[in-house]
Amino acid sequence: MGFCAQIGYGMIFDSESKAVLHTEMAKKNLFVKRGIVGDTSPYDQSKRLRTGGDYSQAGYSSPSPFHPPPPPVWGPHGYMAPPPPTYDPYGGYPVPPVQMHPPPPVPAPSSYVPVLNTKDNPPCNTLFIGNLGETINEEELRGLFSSQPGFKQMKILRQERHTVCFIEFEDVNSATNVHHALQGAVIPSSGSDGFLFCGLYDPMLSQIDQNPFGKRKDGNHPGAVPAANGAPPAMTYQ
DNA sequence: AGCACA
Repeated sequence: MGFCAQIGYGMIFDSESKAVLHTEMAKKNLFVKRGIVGDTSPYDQSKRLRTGGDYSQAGYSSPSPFHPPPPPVWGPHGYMAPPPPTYDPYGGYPVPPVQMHPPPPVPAPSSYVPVLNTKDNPPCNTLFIGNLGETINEEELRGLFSSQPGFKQMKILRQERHTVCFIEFEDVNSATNVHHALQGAVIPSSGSDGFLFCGLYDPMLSQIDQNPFGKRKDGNHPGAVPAANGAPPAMTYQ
């Protein structure tokens, strides 16, 4: 007995900051499976439309007028492989080369969004969520984001030092809106023991609001995205 | 500040 040990260095007091959500546009898109469709090559889906426009039409192949027949394949011991059926639609006579006009300039897609360039990352439909405490409850996080408009898929990544999360949305627009809406949201299971709300409305927001994407010189004019497509005001708490 | 899966 003699002395009493006193505990109390940094145990609980700053746990609140752990619960504040930090969202960012991810650097890469989240790979998403296209359900179980009878698709020929599922891997091609990784090159699906980007919001910047699709330039894939440049990948044409011009049919050459002459197709030299493949040389006969001889095996080492006189074995001859069965000749492939050589049907050449252009065989014999020359075919005038097809007039290929270069692809016209692609107009700005209708879903164009004036995304503020966060850092130097290109626009991306995936959000990166940082600042998750290790106690984060995946279900809670999913519940928070899956109700957002345009939500598609989510993946949590637990690492030694920090837990992060990736969330894919239908398009860059949705991702941007959610980025806006849930920046600074508080997740109870992420650390703070007694806290409350999921959404965008709080005193905290006053400091976040002035600086939604990290860097902004003049905080005078309102945000660049007027939320034109009627995004619901996130969640109501209580 | 911390950014992965195919």
